Amino acid sequence: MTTIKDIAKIADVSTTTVSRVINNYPDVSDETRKKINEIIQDKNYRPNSVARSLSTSKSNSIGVFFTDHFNSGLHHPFFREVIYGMEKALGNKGYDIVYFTNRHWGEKFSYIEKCEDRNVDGVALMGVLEDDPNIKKLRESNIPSVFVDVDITGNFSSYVISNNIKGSKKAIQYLYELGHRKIGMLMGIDTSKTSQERLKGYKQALKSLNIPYNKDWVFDGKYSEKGGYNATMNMLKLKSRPTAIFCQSDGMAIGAMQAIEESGLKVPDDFSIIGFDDIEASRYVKPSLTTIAQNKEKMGSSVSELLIKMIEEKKQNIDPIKLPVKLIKRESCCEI
Amino acid sequence: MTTIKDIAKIADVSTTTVSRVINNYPDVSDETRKKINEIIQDKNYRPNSVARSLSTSKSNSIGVFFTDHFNSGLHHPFFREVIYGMEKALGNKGYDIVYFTNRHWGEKFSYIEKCEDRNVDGVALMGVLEDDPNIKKLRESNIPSVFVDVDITGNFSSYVISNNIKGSKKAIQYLYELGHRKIGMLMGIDTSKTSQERLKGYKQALKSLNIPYNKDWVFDGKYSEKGGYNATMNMLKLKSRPTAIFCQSDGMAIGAMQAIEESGLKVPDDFSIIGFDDIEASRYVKPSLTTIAQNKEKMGSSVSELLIKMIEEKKQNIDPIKLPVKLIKRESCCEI
DNA sequence: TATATAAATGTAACCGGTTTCGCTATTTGT
DNA sequence: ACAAATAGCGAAACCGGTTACATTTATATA
Repeated sequence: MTTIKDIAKIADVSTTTVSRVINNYPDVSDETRKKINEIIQDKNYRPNSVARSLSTSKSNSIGVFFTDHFNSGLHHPFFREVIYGMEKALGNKGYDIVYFTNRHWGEKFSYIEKCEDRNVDGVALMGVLEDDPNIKKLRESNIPSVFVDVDITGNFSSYVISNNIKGSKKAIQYLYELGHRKIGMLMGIDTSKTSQERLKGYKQALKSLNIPYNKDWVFDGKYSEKGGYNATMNMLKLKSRPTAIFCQSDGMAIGAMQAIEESGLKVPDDFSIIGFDDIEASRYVKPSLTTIAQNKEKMGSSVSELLIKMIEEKKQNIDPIKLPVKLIKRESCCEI
Repeated sequence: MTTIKDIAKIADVSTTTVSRVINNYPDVSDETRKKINEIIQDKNYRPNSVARSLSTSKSNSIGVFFTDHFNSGLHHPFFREVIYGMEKALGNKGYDIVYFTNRHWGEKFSYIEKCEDRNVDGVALMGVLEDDPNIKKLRESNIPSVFVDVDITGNFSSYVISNNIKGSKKAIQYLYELGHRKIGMLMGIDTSKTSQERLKGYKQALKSLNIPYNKDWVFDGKYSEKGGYNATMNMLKLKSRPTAIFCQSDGMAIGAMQAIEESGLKVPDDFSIIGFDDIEASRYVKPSLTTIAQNKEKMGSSVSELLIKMIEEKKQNIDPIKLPVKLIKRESCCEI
């Protein structure tokens, strides 16, 4: 492996000068610069990033924490796509992604410790719950961090979120336009920010449409397919049932549809179902799922954008990004 | 940040001794060891892994290359699940995953260079084509590498693959048992190992069942949903058509089902469709897809297993792992 | 008791870069 | 023509660990 010393020796200069050339610093004559660059080319030299990282405390890598609180039963289709967006955006900037594997931080390792260990320049967090005590230290630290789907801010902390309130409103509005007046909802995890916002949007929409809020029609679905299934089974036992169900996630919506079908009823004829997220599977289910789409890839690139701003421009306080959502009409809703 | 020097100073010993304690080396008195450990605890000291990596050339991280030749239209559901399996297995061993972001290696960066850059201890490669010239250097190098779905071996190189031949045979056998004698196939990418093996299994199965091989019924589907759709549309134009189609991937199978449905025909009544992989979506399509399941999570853990053996036991030549596949009967095939 | 042996610890080089600071030689200004 | 400024470069410290080798101290052996 060629090192900076080898290059220096061949060029008959000091490592300092080589370093200057590598990093495009001034104070090197054009002649010397050219010579060194040629040798670098010739020897196919690339600076060792570990050594570099040690002396600069920069690593050109972004950590990803990916906590699986929302055990959806699926393979985290949502976050996977967000990460895909990050990959694309970060790749262009020369950052790689360090995927922290341990699923049980908090006990032995805190977020901060993991970050320091790997020397990541910043970190993206998905699926964290706001009340995670571990988060506190992180947001107080100077490690650039961007949260997905939770509005946590702080020192070098910001977030990317979809407009959940508006998303709920669009869903309800759409169902309303189809003639529905009895609209139930499947909650995700009620301690999560997204769930709360979606609930808020749901309530606001009902209000502005002059529909009374009926808490008997709001069920807990835990953001999982199974949870959606169970919740819907319970809903079906009600004497007075809604005609449409707004599910706070596609996973739950899929579970809901299964429950309905198993009960001998039909979607959308007997129940209109609308989801949230637009995960891959929602295109494939039958009937295909009408849903409020989050722009997941864009979320990923936004995360990258915020992180890079904090890192490269050393900005402590960066405005979060709220992304618009979009109603995708498919087959699971119909007029009443 | 506390360093080893801080600890050494407090304990009034040299950094060497502290290092010995950290790494559980002998030659330290119980007394000293205890004292140092207490200080480490107290100060919550953890060795900086970058520094460590620089001096040991070990990083406790595994690189992942994930080339997107098979642009399936989906978000690589297959490899994502394999990676998930890796995560779980590697997490237990203290390794993190470095996800190489740049999608265009080979031009500016070779696999080897990327690995050296990040000092990864080993690397997993998915979706590579055998004839990728870049691979050659990697397999000649001493970087432990494990390929998924391609039988590439070499110095510190091995692979994990599903039993594709048997998979095809199971598929054909099953269709045969259902009464099918006219069985077409959608190829993936014919230069890929998996495709070739699945083709081989297909031919062998036909032979042993005394069914002549008809190359007019073998179409190119490029491993993508779109490709499967197009191929099937072409197949439907044939005067003499098969009654069942074995698709070398679920993505193509889904495309095939769409084509059939759009043509006013029905699955499985008019055509039995069987896929390969068992991706998430195959459970959700209607009719749900009968398929040959690969144990993706197990593939991931097998990859980890091989890598760790090469890394920690310094074994150059490790037998590859061939995993069994399983027929999953769902709704897309029926008796004829 | 002197000596060989083993146990416990330290010194200093090293991994491969970056960076501060200082030195020399050349320009520039007046 | 001389002081001041600047361009170009290098020596050496540093980042935070590991490790080969040397050294001191304790224990065993003759």
